[in-house]
Amino acid sequence: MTKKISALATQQRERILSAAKQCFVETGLARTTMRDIAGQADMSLGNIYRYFKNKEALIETFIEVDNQEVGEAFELLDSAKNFKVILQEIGSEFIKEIANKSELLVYTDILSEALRNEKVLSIVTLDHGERMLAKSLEKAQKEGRIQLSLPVDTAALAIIAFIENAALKCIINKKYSVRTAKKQFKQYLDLIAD
Amino acid sequence: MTKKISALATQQRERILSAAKQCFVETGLARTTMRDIAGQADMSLGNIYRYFKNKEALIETFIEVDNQEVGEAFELLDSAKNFKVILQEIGSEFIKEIANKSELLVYTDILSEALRNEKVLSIVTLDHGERMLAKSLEKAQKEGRIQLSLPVDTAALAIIAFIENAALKCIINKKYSVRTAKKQFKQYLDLIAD
Amino acid sequence: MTKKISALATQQRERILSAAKQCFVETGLARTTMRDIAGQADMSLGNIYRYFKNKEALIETFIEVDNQEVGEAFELLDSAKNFKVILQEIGSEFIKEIANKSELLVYTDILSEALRNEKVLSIVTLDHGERMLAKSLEKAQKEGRIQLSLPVDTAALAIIAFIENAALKCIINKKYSVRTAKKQFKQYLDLIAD
Amino acid sequence: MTKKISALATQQRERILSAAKQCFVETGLARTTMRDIAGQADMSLGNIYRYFKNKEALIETFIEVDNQEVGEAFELLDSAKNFKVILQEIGSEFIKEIANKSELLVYTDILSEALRNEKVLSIVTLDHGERMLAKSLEKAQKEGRIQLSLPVDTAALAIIAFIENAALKCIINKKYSVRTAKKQFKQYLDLIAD
DNA sequence: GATGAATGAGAATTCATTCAT
DNA sequence: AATGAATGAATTCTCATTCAT
Repeated sequence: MTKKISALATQQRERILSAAKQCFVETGLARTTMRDIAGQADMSLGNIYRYFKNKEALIETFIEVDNQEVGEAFELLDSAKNFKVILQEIGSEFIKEIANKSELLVYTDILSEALRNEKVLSIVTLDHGERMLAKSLEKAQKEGRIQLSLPVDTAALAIIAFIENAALKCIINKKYSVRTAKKQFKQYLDLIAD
Repeated sequence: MTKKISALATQQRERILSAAKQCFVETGLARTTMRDIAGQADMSLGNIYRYFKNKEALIETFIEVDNQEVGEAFELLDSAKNFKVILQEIGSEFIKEIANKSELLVYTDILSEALRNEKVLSIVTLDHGERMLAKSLEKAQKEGRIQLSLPVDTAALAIIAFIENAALKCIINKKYSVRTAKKQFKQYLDLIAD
Repeated sequence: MTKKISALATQQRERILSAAKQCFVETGLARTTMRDIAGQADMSLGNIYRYFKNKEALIETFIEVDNQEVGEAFELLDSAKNFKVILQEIGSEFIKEIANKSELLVYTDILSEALRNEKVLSIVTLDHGERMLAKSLEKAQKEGRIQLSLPVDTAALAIIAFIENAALKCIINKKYSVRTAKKQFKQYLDLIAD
Repeated sequence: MTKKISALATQQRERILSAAKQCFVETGLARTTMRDIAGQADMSLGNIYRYFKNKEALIETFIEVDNQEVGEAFELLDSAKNFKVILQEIGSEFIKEIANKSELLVYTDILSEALRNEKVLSIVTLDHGERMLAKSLEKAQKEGRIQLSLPVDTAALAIIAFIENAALKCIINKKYSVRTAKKQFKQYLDLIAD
């Protein structure tokens, strides 16, 4: 019975967090109301408080969960034969996805939150992707699947930075297309890795 | 007399905007209240409305003004004899400054606002620094003061991206020091420019 | 269940509108605050906004509802055998009621509002009573229940005008009693109808 | 010197009251701000308080002054040879003028104010016109210049009431023209006076 | 006398949170 | 478990009034 309850609880929490994400993307962390989330989750306002102590707790949990999803793509790299090609594809995919705005919207808010809230900062690993990439790069270099013209850490930072800023530029600057961004990323990668 | 009056007005607006900046750094754009700003500016709440129609107008003006201050540093480059050295110094300076948090804090919020608000997006030039750098790089390359291993645009994007992300990492990751960031930036620059 | 819920909602809306009326009578449309209404309705301020989007919507609804109540008395006339006697009684009743002030107080404010607000003007039918009376007079004249010394429209206008101004005079001029007003109305009616 | 000062004072008070009237017509008594009035009078906000203790006092003075202007037209009647013709013209003129809205707008607000504020009620003579008309009618009847089918008081009330309501109807009901109103007033007058 | 900057007391409105059902 | 009505504190904004210059 306790199991059953906790299964429902888990399911409900997921439902709420998923609804929250949609709201956060649309309205931003700070401006999203509990009513918005309840409406999106198609449940009553009061019921949310059964699963989350308050808005703060909900946001913290959301950030925690959301953070885990990032960086999973990089796992592909570890088994990649043609590392550089895969890396380029992943980067291009990221640029496209981020430029699609919704991911970035929430990321920005989480960052803003984390910068001001130690507790949140300790929960999230904002450089999660970078760390995973660094690991993959190191392994690949050891195994001779790639040659880097920069130390591993610097390279990982450089690559992630380029991807993120190129994507952001796509959103900000209407004259800058995803296509150009991808092309520039290719040039860039050619300089860094071989 | 009109001069005097408008001088006061200008001064008061600056006082308010400066107070606002402090509040925005501490509390974030969205969570800062008009009362906070009034308190910080050491004036009555109502008086703020003499100088700004409403909160939205205040924020827009703030973003506009704040934006103008960015990128001024890059002007040094145009007369630099040893371009690369100056660029490295500017980058290091930026990393240090951004890592000091307050600049980034506000930048993040402005970004968040801009991504959701067309009007704000049209006011700010979020890639202001990048554009200025691109121009300087182009001029320097023509004049033979620098050699780039990437096209000018790509290089500018790459450099700014590295600076910003390195700075962010300083804040986020306590194990990553400003010193390391500066060192990595130097390596990085060596790869891109000669 | 939906029934129950909407029943509560309807009941609450009525409670609020009723409280609003009392406030409007006492303080006037423009000077009544939402807090006043909440207090009078014995509920929290915030709760009013569950039932009315904002003050404007509340006022509009109030005016609409209040308007419907006017003119119902005239329905009696259509089945009246002794039309003139009934008309005289209705008029006397109106004078008494209006002179009781509260009706007139709100009417005046609605008028003021309507004269400056097209939307309100389109909602209310300020000459509702007059129109109903005109219809009744026409019918009664056709059926020979009354003889008018003026065209129907002019008569209806004249009668309503007299009632309203006599009532107003009762309030304004302490030397002018409701009794006198009624007496004068009788004289007046004798001139217009037979 | 005192004289000079008081001359200026009088002039300034008139300027303010005149500005106030325009504001009241446009925005209503309750919604007009002191700043509005200052702007309209083309003087500083603070200066108004030199001439009027506060807003309430200003409004009271305004009402008092405004009231005196009403009813002057009726003075023509006392010397009129063809009383009924002149009366008809005056009525028509009133209908036209009131239907022009601005007079009525302020009158409505004054009425609203008077009904709730004993002090104001004692200041204004809302039935000023009616009283003057009653006097004129009495005199004219004595002198045989007119024959009334109603007692003087009732007639005066009836005539004023008709004029006011007809004018109001012109504003409220777009299908009802000033022309029709005038025509109906003529019919009406024929019934009451000879 | 005149100015208009500044103040402070509300006013409308929103929203996280609680609680009876 | 779930609902959503109700609360009350906080927020933006307005405006009569005061006061230093």
